[in-house]
Amino acid sequence: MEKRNANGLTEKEFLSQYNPGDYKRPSVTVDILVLGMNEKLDGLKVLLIRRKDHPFMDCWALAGGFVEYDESTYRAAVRELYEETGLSDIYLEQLYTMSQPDRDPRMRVIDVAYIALIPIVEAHAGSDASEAAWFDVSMTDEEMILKNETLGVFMKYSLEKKVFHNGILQIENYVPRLQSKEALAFDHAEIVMEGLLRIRNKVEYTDIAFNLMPQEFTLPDLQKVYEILLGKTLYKTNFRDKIQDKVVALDKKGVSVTGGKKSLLYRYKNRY
Amino acid sequence: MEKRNANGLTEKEFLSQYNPGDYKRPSVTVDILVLGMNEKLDGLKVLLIRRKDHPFMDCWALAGGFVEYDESTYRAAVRELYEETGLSDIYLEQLYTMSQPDRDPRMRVIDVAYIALIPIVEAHAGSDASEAAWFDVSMTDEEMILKNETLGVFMKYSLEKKVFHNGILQIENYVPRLQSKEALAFDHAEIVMEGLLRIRNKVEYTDIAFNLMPQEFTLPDLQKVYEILLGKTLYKTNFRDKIQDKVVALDKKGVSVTGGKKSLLYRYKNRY
DNA sequence: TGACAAAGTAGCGAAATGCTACTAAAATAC
DNA sequence: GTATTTTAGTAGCATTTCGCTACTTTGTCA
Repeated sequence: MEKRNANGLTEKEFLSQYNPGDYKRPSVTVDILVLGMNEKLDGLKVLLIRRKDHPFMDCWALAGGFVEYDESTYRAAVRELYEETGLSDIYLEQLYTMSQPDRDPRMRVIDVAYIALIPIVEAHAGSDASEAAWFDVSMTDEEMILKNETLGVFMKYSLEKKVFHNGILQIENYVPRLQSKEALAFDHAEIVMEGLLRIRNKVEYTDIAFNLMPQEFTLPDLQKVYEILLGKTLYKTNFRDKIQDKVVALDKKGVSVTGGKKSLLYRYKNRY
Repeated sequence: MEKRNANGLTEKEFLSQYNPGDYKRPSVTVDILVLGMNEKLDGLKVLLIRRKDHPFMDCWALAGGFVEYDESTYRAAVRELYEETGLSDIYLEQLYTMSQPDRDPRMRVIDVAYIALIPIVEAHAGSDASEAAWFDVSMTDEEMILKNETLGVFMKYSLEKKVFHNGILQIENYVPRLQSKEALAFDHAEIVMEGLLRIRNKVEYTDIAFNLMPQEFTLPDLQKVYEILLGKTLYKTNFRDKIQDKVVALDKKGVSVTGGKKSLLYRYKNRY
């Protein structure tokens, strides 16, 4: 009583005869936007890899690579992240799939972008590899800047507001437009921009920010991280009220950096 | 003064010699989750297409198809939506990329899922094609149900809460598990679930809900749509206060359906 | 020990939200 | 016609959240 299709085939027969065809298929890659707080907790950093070959030779790019035929894009992202930066067991979430046909001059490539967050304490992992480096990244409504003062690299994009029509609504979108001599490879500036918008948005309704904190942290430090991600200052009292059911106090205190009372250490409740 | 790579090639030389290789590439498809409100404005509907061949023959599936070699996935989604349902010029946004290697028994397929919203007034477009039909869809914390009483089709998934570790955080995710005899094709139940979560979330901080409304609408109707998307009742006064700067009143009134005062018609401010 | 710096708490006005109750206008019943 | 029912729309107040200032506490440094 098996179902037969219009050609009279059962599913088993259909699958055994199925020919995928030899038309041209896109290649599939993953890229990972790795973000962490800087040492002073007053800004975000992004991990970039220097390209050693054409195209975009010598340009800085996100970590990434090709997806194997039998692995999910998530698995590929985990693998590439480890291979290129040594990082593992960090927060990783799918961000956006880039598919402009001309995004890679070599061939048609579909790129699934991921976003990774890394705790402050590990913020220097992977940075000793000569081809990887951490860049300060900041974004306002008008521009996005990536820089590494040690390397003397400065990249600047203005964010052009574009109003387009998607269905019946006017949608405002931002498109990064290069303003500096140096540039990110491919469409990676768009990915960085989208990633920063995503994380800024998710801070408001998830606990994603804790992925940027070490195991034990102080509330003033946590507040700084929230302030950077949200792009505005918060009030101590209100912040502590809102956060208190997400954290548990430890009975130790942190260190005083520039003199002043030592703050209590906390850890995230839903850490595993 | 052109840059040369390790093999002494300029970019132009490199690209002209570049061989993409003949290793196996995944196929790339798009699927579109088309959502609209039902007539009574007390629930969402999803547009499904009946599959006419293996695999998942006779199962209901999202609209979708293969991405051409030289089109973006967005373009492919627009094209497939029009080809399969006749719908065009509606809200369309990228949702998630599905990439489990075994998601299609025929071959490796990477699927970029999109979500489309359609105004009430057009809610029956495409439904006359015999292989397409609108299904009532509802989702609670525990289950997701899709049904079409005219066709006598009933699909039910329990939403199993899964706690997994992504980096340092415990993340709670829901996975749909089939409870009924009939089922959606492929991993489309996951896409529907993700889409409903996405839209529920976006209602809170965007004007996405207006894509589900006709040009002219009443505030009580708009409130019903918000209530369905958010899954909770709202207070008239507060709702009107919050919405009033997004809409402009027209000087006509709508029709009274079951007796009672006629309500004023409005339209969305940022409509084009 | 005193000056300074940061941690942490108290408290209050303003704004947003939860909630009840009313009046106004339309359809329906008689 | 008038009464009844139904929905639209407004008033108003209690509760909670948020914006903001000021204070006390505890540490470092000179």
